[in-house]
Amino acid sequence: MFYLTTAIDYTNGSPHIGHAYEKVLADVIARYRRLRGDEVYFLTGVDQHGQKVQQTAEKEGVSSEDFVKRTTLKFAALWEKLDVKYDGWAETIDPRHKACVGAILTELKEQGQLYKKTHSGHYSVRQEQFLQERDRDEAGNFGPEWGEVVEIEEENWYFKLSDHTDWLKGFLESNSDIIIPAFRKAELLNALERNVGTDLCISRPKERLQWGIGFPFDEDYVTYVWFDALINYISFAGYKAAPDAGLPDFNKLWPANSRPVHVIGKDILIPAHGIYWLCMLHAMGFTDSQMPQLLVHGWWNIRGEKMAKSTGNVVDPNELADKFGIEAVRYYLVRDIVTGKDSDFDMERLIMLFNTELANELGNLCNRALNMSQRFTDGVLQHGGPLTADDTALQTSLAESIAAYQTAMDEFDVSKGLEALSRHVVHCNQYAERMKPWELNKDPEKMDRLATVLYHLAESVAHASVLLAPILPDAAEKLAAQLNFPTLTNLKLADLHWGLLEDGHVIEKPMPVFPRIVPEVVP
RNA sequence: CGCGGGAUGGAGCAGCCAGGUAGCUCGUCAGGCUCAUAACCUGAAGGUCGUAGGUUCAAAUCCUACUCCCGCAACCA
Repeated sequence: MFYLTTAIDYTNGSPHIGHAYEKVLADVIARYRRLRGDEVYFLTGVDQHGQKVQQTAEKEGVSSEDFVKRTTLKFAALWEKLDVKYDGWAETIDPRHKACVGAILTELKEQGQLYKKTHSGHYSVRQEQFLQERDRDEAGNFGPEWGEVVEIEEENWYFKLSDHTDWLKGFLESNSDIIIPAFRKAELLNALERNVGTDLCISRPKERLQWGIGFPFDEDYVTYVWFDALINYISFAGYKAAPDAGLPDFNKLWPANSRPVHVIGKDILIPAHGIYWLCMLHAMGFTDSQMPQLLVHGWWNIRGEKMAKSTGNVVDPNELADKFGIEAVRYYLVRDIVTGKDSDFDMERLIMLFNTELANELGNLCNRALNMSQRFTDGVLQHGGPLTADDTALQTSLAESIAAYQTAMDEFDVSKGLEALSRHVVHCNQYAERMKPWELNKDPEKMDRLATVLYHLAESVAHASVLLAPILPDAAEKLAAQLNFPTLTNLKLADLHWGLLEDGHVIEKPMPVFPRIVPEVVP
């Protein structure tokens, strides 16, 4: 079982292109792993608790619960629109999740992993956290970034993070595949050094914050939002769940010696996932070989700048999908960024990549290949005569493309996988140009040769649509339909071999699958 | 000495971890083709891989120093 999760989005605003990227990336990975033949469980969802939600709801004059339900719908609707197909949906207000958080807190307390302590110091209301000396600026003050800072003395529950940091350090150092890409590990280890000896405050007094999961053994407190949110990865996987809870079997999803993959953004690696979460799992008794992999993706910047609501340069994925279609959006989001790195969002590149690689190269190849078969041989595909060096070279190119695609996709490098596919498409267009089937068609003696060439093109189209399916499932379906091969999209990678299309197979009439985007004329 | 990322033909990027003909897309110029979505194909011009050193038979790639850009508050992937 391949268990894949994304970060759960904070329901304090509307989804932007960054949210969409993460979910599309995860969706592509999930679909690819299914193509590879793996059994996959894909979990995503929303993070609904915490002070910021409470404040925004108050500002809008609605209850936290109503506010959160409304915002959640926006996210769910977007995933539906973008064809992000998940198996499990996590909402942290779900009673089953709350029960799981409660059970974990109780167990950790029994194991002596939690303690109550009075802390007095400076507290940032906006950040929901106590500030430390290192948070002061050069002048010795707490800067405006912390918002209102008050001096308070408060008793709270703490998790003994410090019990686990030595283990974590050693674990990270001896396991190079936990943090992807690897360069993020250095930063994490540095942060870990700075965190040594610090425990994690995991409660908030109800007098300050009500919108959270109540402490099971101390009714004056609710759970710190991160402690609550991170647990979604196991609570919705059925951890400590009742058999009739309608949740998956945890032992099947996350058995010993298996590494689920958490897809997260670079901003929440440190400290939340890289430190808190791994230490929490360790405290709960998860073994080293059970620790998840963290696939840390980069950010979409806008003209070199960080996307931010405050500067107004937020890209709305809904508008984008309405304007250019979901194929263009999905394709762009995984094509124009190297997984792990940042990239610049550029509408012109979105249009250009769609038009060039999908409309002109792949789409046009499919269309011309099938159209020739339709016109020259009445849509009947025949294996034809003996193979030439050009034919075998084409078959080799396909085999190489599939291999390169698989290697790249196994490493979550979707852009590279698509490049591999693109290479074969280009090879096919070159092949068509050299073989000139439209010339062969004029010579009755060359019908056999014509059949061979057309078969090679159609067979390539069939393979291409299988490889494309994880990224653009809808387009792959359309291509399969035009090939009159509806079961094509059920094939696994291992099923791929030369000769998917049988001798005498009859195809349907082709229709352009990727109509060119005509950019608006700017006056 | 706070931490990390980046600097590669006009633009945007890959390559760097595991040194060995500098690659991709767009753009530009010239040509070809007509099956196809004004699509496709061929060829050409264009880079001393931020700077200066070092290691090596060999450096975009490893090491050192430096310069410039961007993150490391908030909203937030």
